[in-house]
Order: sequence, then structure tokens, then C-alpha cells
Amino acid sequence: MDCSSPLDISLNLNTNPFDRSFPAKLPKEEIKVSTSAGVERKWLVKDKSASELREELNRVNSENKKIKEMLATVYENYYALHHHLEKLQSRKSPEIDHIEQPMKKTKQDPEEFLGFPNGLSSGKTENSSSNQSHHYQQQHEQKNQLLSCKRPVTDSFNKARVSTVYVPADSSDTSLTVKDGYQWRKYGQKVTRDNPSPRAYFRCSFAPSCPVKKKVQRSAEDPSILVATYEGTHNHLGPNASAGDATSQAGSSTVTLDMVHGGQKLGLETNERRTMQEVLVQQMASSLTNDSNFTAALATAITGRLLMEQSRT
DNA sequence: CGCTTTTGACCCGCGC
DNA sequence: GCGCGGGTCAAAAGCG
Repeated sequence: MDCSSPLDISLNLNTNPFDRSFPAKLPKEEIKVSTSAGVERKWLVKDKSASELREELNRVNSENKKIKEMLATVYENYYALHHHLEKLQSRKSPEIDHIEQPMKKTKQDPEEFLGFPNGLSSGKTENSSSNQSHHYQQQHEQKNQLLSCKRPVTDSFNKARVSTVYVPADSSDTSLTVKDGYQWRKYGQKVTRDNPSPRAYFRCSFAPSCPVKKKVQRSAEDPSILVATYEGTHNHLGPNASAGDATSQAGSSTVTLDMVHGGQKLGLETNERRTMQEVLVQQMASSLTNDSNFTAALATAITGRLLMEQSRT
């Protein structure tokens, strides 16, 4: 990535919608902005009145809405393209469309990157370097998956849902556990050829009624990242999910971008569900912050606004 | 005591 | 047919 921009565009988005102190943090006394030349500039900001804060909140909300719409468009386009690709592939091998494939052979299920957990995956990310590496890894894997669609893609939408989640973890932690709100029962562990760290196999503790399985393995490239692969969809609510709540189910593609309002709705939520939502939001943020086009555009918008405000004063 | 985890054995699909 | 590797089984051990 060419970072020839005069300003450092690496972003540290506050993507923690659960930080209830967010509005209180707004009236800063001074803002430090560091440029690529290492020059730190300080802007003195007057205490903002409640109306100003409300205005800002509205503005953030509308921006939030716009981003949501953009994401929806991107998602739709992607879906359309993928659908088109499927059509082309099924035209190449129409005979296998009618063959029922056993669920076992779904390792390269292309839906993996249609479903949210893979397409926008990350974890409770605190560190941008690991973000970066696993973003590359995702892209690499997605390419591989696109190139290695072995099974007919038509049934991938109806059968086993496979999704991959990348979760940052302490490299000294050998437990291979990924907290996702569900209860899992470990039934095996194996050292695989391509990765020195062992792979753990989990079944949903509601098994055999719930068919969901999970594989967890440390990333070969970055041992600080756990790669969790989910197969199937839970046919029950999460252990702490309320009735009608489906967002915590594996394979769900529901994306909530309401970072401001979302955080306030959580009063009665359980820790597990909160963690799950945090992971989802962080996944989204990680994807956005790793998109050079997005960060460049955002940086341009921010610097433009700062310069405008500066010239006004 | 019941549930979970560990771990070696076994099964099965795939490539040669 | 054989060997390899990933996935699963199941008995034993661990734990609360």
C-alpha cells in the first residue's frame, strides 16, 4: 500500500458502542493532531453546549446512516456478482447441481465469505498490526476459496453454513477457546500438517439436536490470532439469548452499525451477547480501517473539515 | 457422581 | 491398493 499521503491516515476509530461515557468525553479541552512530519498541532476547543452536542450527535448519526447505506449497496453488489459467478459455474457443470452433497465436504463453501463472520471478520481488536495481518490472511483465504470452489455453489446457500472468525488472542494462551456466547464441547484435537499449532474440534453442547461444529486453530502466520471455523447453523437460541433473538446465531449476516444507539440498547443484554456484538462491530471496523480507499477518503474528509474550520477562525 | 477434556486409535476420502 | 492427512470416536483422566 502506498502511503504517500502527506498526512498519516491510519485511523483509530472508536468502535466501541458500549462505551457509555462516549458523550461525556466529547468536550475535550484540546485536540492533538499529529502529522507525518511529526509535528503536533493543538486546537483549543471551547466547551460545547448541549445543543452543539446534540447537533454533533445528529451529524454522527446521519454519517452512520450513510455508511450503513453504502455498506448495504456494497453487500448487494457483492451478492449479485457472486450470484452471477455461481450461474456461470453451474453452467459449466450442470450435472452436479442435482447431486446432493454430504454436509461433511463443505470446507471450501463459498458462502463462507458471503456470511458476515468471514467477510468482515476480526475479533475484539485492540491492536492494529494483528488486524492488518489477519486482514491479509482473510483476503488470501477468500481468494483461495473463490478459486477452489469444488462443490456446486448452488446448494451452498441452503445447506451447511460455514463461516470463519479471526479472534486476537494472547499467544501464550493455549486454551484455544473463542467466546461467542454458545457452549461448546471439545471432542478432539489434532496437529495438522500446514500448521504447527494444534486444531481443536468442538461441538455445540446441544448436540446431537444441534449440528453446529467449530474448529479452532492458531493462525500459522500470526500466532496471536485464533481462527475459528463454524459449520452449520444453531437450531436453538443462544444460552443467554432472549426469545426471537437471532443475531447471536452462527451464520447470521445481520450487521448493526448503529454505534451510538446500539450501545444504549444494551442495558438488559447479557455479557455474552455484548461480547458477540462487540466482536461483530470490531469486525466491521477492522474491515473499514483496513480498506485503504475508505481510510484515505475518510482522512481526506476529516482533514478537509479541519482545514475549513481552521480557516474560519 | 456427572460432566468435560485429553489423547490414542480408528475411519474415510483423496491422490498417486 | 496404499499411504497420507483430516475428522471423529471413545476410554481414561480430571474437575467441581
